[in-house]
Amino acid sequence: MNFSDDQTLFLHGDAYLRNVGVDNVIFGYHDKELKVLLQRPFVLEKWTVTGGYIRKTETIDEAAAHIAFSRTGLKNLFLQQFRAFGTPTRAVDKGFTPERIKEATGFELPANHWIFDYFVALGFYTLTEFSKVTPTKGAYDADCAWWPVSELPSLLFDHRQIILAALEALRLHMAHFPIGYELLEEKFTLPEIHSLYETILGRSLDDRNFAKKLIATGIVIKTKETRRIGAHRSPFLYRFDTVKYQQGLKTGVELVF
Amino acid sequence: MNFSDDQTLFLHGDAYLRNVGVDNVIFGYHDKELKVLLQRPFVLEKWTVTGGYIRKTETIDEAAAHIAFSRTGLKNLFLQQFRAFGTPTRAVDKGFTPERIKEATGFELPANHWIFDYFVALGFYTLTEFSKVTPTKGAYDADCAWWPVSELPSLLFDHRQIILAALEALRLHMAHFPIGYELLEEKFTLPEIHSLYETILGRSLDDRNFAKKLIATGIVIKTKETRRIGAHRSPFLYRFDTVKYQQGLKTGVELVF
DNA sequence: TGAATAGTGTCTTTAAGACAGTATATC
DNA sequence: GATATACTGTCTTAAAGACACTATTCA
Repeated sequence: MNFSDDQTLFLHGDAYLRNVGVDNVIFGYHDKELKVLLQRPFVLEKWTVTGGYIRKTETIDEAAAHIAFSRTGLKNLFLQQFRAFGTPTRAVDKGFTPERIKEATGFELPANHWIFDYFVALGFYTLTEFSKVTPTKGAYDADCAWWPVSELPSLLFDHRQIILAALEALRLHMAHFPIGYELLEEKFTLPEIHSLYETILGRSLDDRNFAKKLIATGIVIKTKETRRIGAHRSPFLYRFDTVKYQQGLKTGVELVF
Repeated sequence: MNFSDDQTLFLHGDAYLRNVGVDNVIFGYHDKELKVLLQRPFVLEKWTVTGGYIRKTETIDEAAAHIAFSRTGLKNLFLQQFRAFGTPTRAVDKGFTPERIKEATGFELPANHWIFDYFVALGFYTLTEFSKVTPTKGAYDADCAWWPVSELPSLLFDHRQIILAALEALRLHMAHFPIGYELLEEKFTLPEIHSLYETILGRSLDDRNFAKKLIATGIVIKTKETRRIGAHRSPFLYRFDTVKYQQGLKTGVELVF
């Protein structure tokens, strides 16, 4: 958790839960690249996962959605809780001190202010198409940007582990549930969804077996349209069968590769 | 979370994290029965999952282990985090009021005391052999007892959903990792471990295919001893290969039935 | 020798995985 | 017709699942 929220946290501290917050790993996919949205708060001067506090009036899922919205401007994103992180050293190692907050924001906080306590982070991840997103800094952030998961910058405390745990959870998740609705255009080609799976899984998948299994699930429907891709054969466009896709989100769809 | 902890919470409130606690679903197995350890706090007068607060000096896993120890007297139990629960209505529906606490404990707390806030519950589950356990009431509990998962009593707020979610997570977990070390004696028969799997999964498994797959994993070793079971053929005793078992906990062992 | 439980082998079906040749779009 | 990409079918191998008989213990 960081000062990522646009709320005037210092003035309305009572509006938030103490000792617990949300860290939301926002994954963005576009054109064979998987990225993570990171922010760099003034106070901490290191990159962090997007995070924030939980209002007393909202559920933890609403808090995660709220954080995702404040950084991406998008609503109704795919959100998934994966695990909680909590060790007493998180309080020390995250780098908050009254002095640094004073420097960065001008606020004077007592050393025993709850913001310096050990915080339990509820880890969520979010999926989006990153070309749709203009990363938006919070009031206390020096920067907010997409980073390739394969070349992460130096990260605060345990945030690298949080990202890696989120990626592992996502890879496990996509073996049992459909993904792609948030990551592809409404209509997409087989090579496009094939690349999506390869990129997130980080390995190549046999194209014939991939197409065979995907089509067997029935969650994609072939249209009669094609996409022009230059001096090559035009691939057919597919779309998701929304009924089967929603059902797959509930009951599961095996797509183990 | 409830008043389950033996600590004098009211006197040492500053020692604990606010707005976040642990709910630990303690599963007990014995002789083809799967049970859950529940407690009934004086204040709430309904059955609840075992739960407690997190000390500022301990990790969330340590807090869960600590809760399990205080109710079962056992250490080094298998502990698994599965998800967090957090909605503002948890505060209201869990049934804490200053009046009821006064009645039950004699302590007078202001209505705005943090204990009445919305709490995020970190859900864990624990596995143990219930014949080894003497359920131990906390200082604020009227009762603490094993309940069959198939006949749960009336439970506080969302605690039934928490138990069902824990069971679902356990069933998913056992398809990918070995279980049984905490639930069986050091040496056990094939029919015993077979019943264990059937009981937790809640359905019957073909005995021939079960034995075939289990032995193929190499995590069990057949001994030359047998168990006398009366007027029937004596089954052979098996034990876990501790090296392979530990390795299976890390890398996974497919035992999908 | 009858009753109850332990223990194991085979066959069928299905899924996974490896693999290569044809089709189409454009220049 | 050269090139780049789309698209699909078959064969092999492995795993899953259905199924039934023999072995042992003891009353």
